[in-house]
Amino acid sequence: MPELPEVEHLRRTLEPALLGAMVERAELRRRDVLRGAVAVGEAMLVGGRIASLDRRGKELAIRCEDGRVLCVHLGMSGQLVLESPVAPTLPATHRHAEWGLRGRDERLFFRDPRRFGGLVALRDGEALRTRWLGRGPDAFATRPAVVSSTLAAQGGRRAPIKAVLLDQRVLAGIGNIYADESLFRAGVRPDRPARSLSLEEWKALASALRRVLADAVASGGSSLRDYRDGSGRSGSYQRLHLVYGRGEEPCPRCGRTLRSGRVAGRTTTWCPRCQR
DNA sequence: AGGCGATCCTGAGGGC
DNA sequence: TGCCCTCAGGATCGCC
Repeated sequence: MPELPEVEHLRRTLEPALLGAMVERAELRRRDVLRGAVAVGEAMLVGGRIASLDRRGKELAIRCEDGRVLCVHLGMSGQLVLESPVAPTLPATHRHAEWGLRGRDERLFFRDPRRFGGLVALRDGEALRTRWLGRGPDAFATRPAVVSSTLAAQGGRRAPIKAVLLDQRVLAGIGNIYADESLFRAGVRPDRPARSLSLEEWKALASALRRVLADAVASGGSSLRDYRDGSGRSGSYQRLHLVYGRGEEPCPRCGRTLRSGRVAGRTTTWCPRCQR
């Protein structure tokens, strides 16, 4: 389940290969994977030269020198991989989009079995700026002090703190895995109403988030099932998960059995002793 | 208006 | 072995 660390690692693995590349041809096998009121060839960046790969939260934006932007959402099972036709790294199924680059054998593929992800075409950088205004500051690229004050500004809400962490309009990039991992490290119960947190707890949460996201990016993200980077390689941060997916196992800190339940509509795991 | 449940989709995994 | 049911979840929509 790609969240911020997976998308950031993906961005880093694709950037050196894609910067300056000319998009020679593109094929969209499933039209409904693409959103945006732009003709397909134009949307798929055909004829453009890639100028940058940017990220905000879980969204990746491929920008061309002519201004066009194609946003990529991985959703739950999305993959964006540069692959040699003679050495495929991914299954041939569910490849909804393909790009060919001038002078290159490798092709870029967007693969997404569950289709919670997709592509969004935008006319220019201004449209991207407007789009990204709708979501909060990036949870990783933003200084912890600002993350802390951004979160604390939500301190009036009755919603559980986990729902606030998952709300992309507040902070961009956190999903189920990194919400549970940072709440555990901060010692905060996921079902606590946001308005019950103290300033100290907001600070602890901001610094736990920073540490978890930085470690996960450094590990190449978490690969539970589908996630692969731009070269088709898995991440390894799943080995460092302390609570996510470990319901009924002993707490790695105190040994008490980890509890599992639904918070904010998501499966959530926490330690009833270490998290208050 | 904020919070929450339903919805989309496919494949894995468990039970029988 | 094979079938069927449940579950996983990001973002969006509609309801209360």
